[in-house]
Amino acid sequence: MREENLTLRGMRNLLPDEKAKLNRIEGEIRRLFKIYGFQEVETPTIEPLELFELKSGEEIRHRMYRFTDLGGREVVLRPEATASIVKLVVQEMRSVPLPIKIGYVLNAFRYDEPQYGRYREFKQGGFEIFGAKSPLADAEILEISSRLMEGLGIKDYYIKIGHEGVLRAALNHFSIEESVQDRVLGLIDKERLTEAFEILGSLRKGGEAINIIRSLWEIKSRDPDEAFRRTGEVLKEIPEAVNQLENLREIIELAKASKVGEFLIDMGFARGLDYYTGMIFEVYVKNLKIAVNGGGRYDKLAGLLGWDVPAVGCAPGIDRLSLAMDEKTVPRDDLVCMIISMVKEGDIIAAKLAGMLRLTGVPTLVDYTRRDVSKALSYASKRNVKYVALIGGREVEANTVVLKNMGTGSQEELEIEQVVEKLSSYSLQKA
RNA sequence: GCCGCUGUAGCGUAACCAGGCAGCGCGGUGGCCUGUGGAGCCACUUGUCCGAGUUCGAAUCUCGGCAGCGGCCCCA
Repeated sequence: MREENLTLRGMRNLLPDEKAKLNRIEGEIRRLFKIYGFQEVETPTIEPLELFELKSGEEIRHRMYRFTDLGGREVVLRPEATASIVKLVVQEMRSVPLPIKIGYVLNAFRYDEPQYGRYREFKQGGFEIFGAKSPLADAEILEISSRLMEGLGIKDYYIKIGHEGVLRAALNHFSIEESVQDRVLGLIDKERLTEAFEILGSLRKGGEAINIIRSLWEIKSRDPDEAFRRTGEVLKEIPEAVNQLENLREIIELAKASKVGEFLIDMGFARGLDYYTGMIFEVYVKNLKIAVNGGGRYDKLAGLLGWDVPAVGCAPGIDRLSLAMDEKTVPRDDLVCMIISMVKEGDIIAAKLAGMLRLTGVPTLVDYTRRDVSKALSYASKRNVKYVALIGGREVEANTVVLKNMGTGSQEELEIEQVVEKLSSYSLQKA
């Protein structure tokens, strides 16, 4: 019988090199949790359908892995993490002092067509701040996003940033109701302006709205001052929109103060998730056309779940960061010692030495095969082992081992305590 | 959902355009060589994604399916 492809479309087996690279990225994310005071949590992979029907956005909603479980419940594999995290905070953390800073590293699932940087199961990290309205919190999320890129050695990135509040304030000004706003912003996000304008055109004050939105959409600039000046011009008749714009200006000013990298201000930028209310952004790597991180402010989402608390956050895509990293692989953890027992009588010494080395924290392999010494050495060499301990008839007699340095080829005969002493400097420190 | 490219042993590849014995590398197994030749040598191992068509003859050309990769759309 021949096995067919037993891996599902869009799913991946992660081999040692790729997995090591992903671990490196997760490690960097967790390091930032500590530095910025985020506490890591985990939520269920499977969630009730309602949780994501609230405010996920049409695009994501119809790409969910969705099924009825054996108890008759309508469930989904989480298509993203934010809704779950908000639920966790709302349901379990009401007595924790604000602001609450939550971090996570989770997988998520979307039934998209697989392509470059897109898989049906993917991993994202996340940083979410609850209970802070200040632009300082928005700026901190940008700062973290920037530090993450630098921490991974990715220099050529920029942050595309816009403000959902500005767009919504403008639409509110023309009394356009929220569900229509969601649809229109969704279309603008997809650059389908004509369709968005058709919808607006059919409304009472639609014509004026179209002019404003079109003007905003045209403002895309790497120079924040220029972008804000032009936007201020466009919005001067709409005080609430001017307030929202001021919020974005402050956020960028604060972010600049903490050395956040290059911005691309895009006033026509909207995101596919309906829950955003303020600043929104995506991080791009030049010459890689896909976003590696995205986020923004969502002050109303928690309220829908029963606790009206403002929030801002971001979700870096771990698989995509891996694609963006210059280093193709990260160095493997080197093994320090391999013990080769050439005769049965040597096995007891091998077991004893291996036990002592491992208790000391020295990464150690035992050769189980009793193959030719030369073949065992070949294996040790390919596995990047630093030292080989050989035990043959003579060593059994003398109660010693021969320790060979694989780098230099030199070797010496030692008692096992001396081997442990010599290799103890390679001990992995306890976590 | 639509479009393009690709599919050869466990893995990586050659032969495909221009139809004619499917070859190589790595790996695995067994063996030879006094216990370090990090080797070498010998033997074995295993394959044209699935299905139809054209042809004396198909890995090769045609059609369909499936899958992988990538593009559109959207996102992480």
